Amino acid sequence: MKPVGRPRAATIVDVAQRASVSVGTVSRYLNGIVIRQPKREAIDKAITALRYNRNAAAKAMRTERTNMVALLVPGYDEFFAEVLASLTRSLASEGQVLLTHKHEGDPQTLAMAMEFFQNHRVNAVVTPGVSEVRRQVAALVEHGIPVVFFNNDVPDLAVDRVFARNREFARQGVRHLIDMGHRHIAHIGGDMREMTARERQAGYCEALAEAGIAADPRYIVGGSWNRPDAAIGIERLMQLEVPPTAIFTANYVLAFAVIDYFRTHDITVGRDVSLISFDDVELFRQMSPGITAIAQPSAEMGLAIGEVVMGHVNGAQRTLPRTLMLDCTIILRQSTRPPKASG
Amino acid sequence: MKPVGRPRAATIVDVAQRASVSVGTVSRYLNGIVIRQPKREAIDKAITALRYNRNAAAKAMRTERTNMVALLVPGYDEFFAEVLASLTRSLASEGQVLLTHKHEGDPQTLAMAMEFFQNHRVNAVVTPGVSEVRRQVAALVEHGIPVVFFNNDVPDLAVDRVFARNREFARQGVRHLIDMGHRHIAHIGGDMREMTARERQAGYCEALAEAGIAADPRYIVGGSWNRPDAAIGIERLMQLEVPPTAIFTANYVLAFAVIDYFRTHDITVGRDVSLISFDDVELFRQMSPGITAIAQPSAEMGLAIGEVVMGHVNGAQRTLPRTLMLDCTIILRQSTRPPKASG
DNA sequence: TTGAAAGCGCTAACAT
DNA sequence: ATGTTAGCGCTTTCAA
Repeated sequence: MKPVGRPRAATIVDVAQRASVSVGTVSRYLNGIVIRQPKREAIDKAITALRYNRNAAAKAMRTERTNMVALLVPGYDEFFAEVLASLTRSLASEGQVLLTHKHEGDPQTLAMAMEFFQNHRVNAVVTPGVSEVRRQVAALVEHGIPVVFFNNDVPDLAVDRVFARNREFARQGVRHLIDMGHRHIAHIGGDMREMTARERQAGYCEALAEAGIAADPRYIVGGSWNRPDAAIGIERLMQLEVPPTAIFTANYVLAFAVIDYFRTHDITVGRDVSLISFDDVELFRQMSPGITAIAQPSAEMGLAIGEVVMGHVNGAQRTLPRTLMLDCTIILRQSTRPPKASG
Repeated sequence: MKPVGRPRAATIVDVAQRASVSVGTVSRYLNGIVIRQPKREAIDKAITALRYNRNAAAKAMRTERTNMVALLVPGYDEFFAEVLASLTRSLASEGQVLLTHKHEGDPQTLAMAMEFFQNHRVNAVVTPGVSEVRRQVAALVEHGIPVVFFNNDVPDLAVDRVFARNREFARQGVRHLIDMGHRHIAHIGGDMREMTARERQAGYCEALAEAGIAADPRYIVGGSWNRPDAAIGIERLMQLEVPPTAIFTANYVLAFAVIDYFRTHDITVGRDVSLISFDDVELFRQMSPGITAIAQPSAEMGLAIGEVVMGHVNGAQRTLPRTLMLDCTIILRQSTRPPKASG
């Protein structure tokens, strides 16, 4: 007795036989090449009758191209989720499917995913540039798979790049505080191994310099994207002889550490101490007072990445790496106000 | 002059030639079958020299199996992100890569992704059961691709299921309010087309019934997962002659509508009106008072899904569909307290 | 243990 | 417009 099991999936040959045409004709039909009416219909019928389902692996093997784009992210925070959303849409309209892989910063998982995507010959790999991926990215580039960095950079790689103007808008944000009369402005920075953290801090310094305010090293704390570190930072800031009247945090997580500290120390954001943060998240809108934020152009970023990717997919030519810089938006809320006393 | 362009990627044949062995031997090496020392080393060298990168499409075509698992989600809210994280880890340890696709509830995108994954012969498709996917899921099952529903169900499909005990823990949550002395307990429900919404409401009703409290239909509002609808609901509730002293919301979005209403109407959560919500999110922890929540077992859910999937991948036998029910955890915070006056 | 060779399902010449 | 056919890169018999 022969084992029955799952019947083998119908192939293009089965369809051709059933429709009494050649496999070539079926293939053409599948690829949208015009087929005369009678055969067209016969093929159509055969496909539904056999529940034919085209084998992507076979197609990919022949054509040497897939319609997959890979996205690697450490996690799904609000910013990544938004970029992801607009990128998904943008690619879908071009017939590309975005495959997302979350690696949680684990080099092991990351390496595995990278190899996987390389093996699968995806059309492009999109990822924040972090040093952990350096080697694999180089391998991808060497194999001719375009890579797009966004949000964060690792220099000296032949990849496309899409970033927010971190420095410029950090500068503008701090300038806003200065314009309100603040002179004692502190910065809680992120992980200085990352470009975003460095650029945002640089913007802070530039703004102070422009206004002729001497940068006080004690006013710069932090150095990681972790909340506990920021908590230590804000504590230290507020215990200075002259505590700052305004604070600029390099991202939303750090801002929460500040908010938390203020809540437990009966300090009212905005009234007592001003706060502006990079990133704009739902919570900043929810809170009262609302938190003034430097919103990243997440949707535009997704769109821009999509365009860069499609440029590679369509373009026969190997173009030079491009770098796109996008503008942020400063959203004024009630957490930034003129300082209470003095000037 | 021949166009140079990107050199064709090295294949197994190239490796075999370079190592002076047969392709079969290289293939065996690649698949971890023991090769005698001299050849083993030669192959190893050839691979690195040629930067050989195995072609996944060709492999998949021959073996008729991939090491991909697909996850379809409407979006990356905290709950999905957590499930996703633990599922990714669980699968990675088994050599499977999780491919995530976000469809934002758009049936078009969803259908496209489903077809894509079917074409690519993924080992399994994991998705919340929603009616929009009915047809495609049926197609997958018919083609022998295992499907795992989680979080939400669509009945009458031969798929595996992993859910939280929504009804049971909704009941316990409401019971907690009753035990504190509340008698006027309202429910803001979700989209009743979804099982989660129905079950959570059923749990609410059961708890009242158990305590001999007559269910007042005016105390049940909502009917969608959208915040604006919930805002209308809470408004209506609080304008009743006898407004509720406690509220149970079917998820965190609805809870925020309540919190917002309270804030703008000078009602203090916990002191004036109690609040318990399904789902536990970062914000509930952040707020003061903290919001009492019924936390879903997101990590366990990811693990459980992983096991179910691997059962299919490894198991030669076609097993009967399984349904796993997981326990939630009720996390008491300051938003639930005994009612102010009366009993 | 290894080599030789037959395909997996599909596309893209090349004919007609 | 359609049929015929040669592979794409790989795994896996079958022999040796």
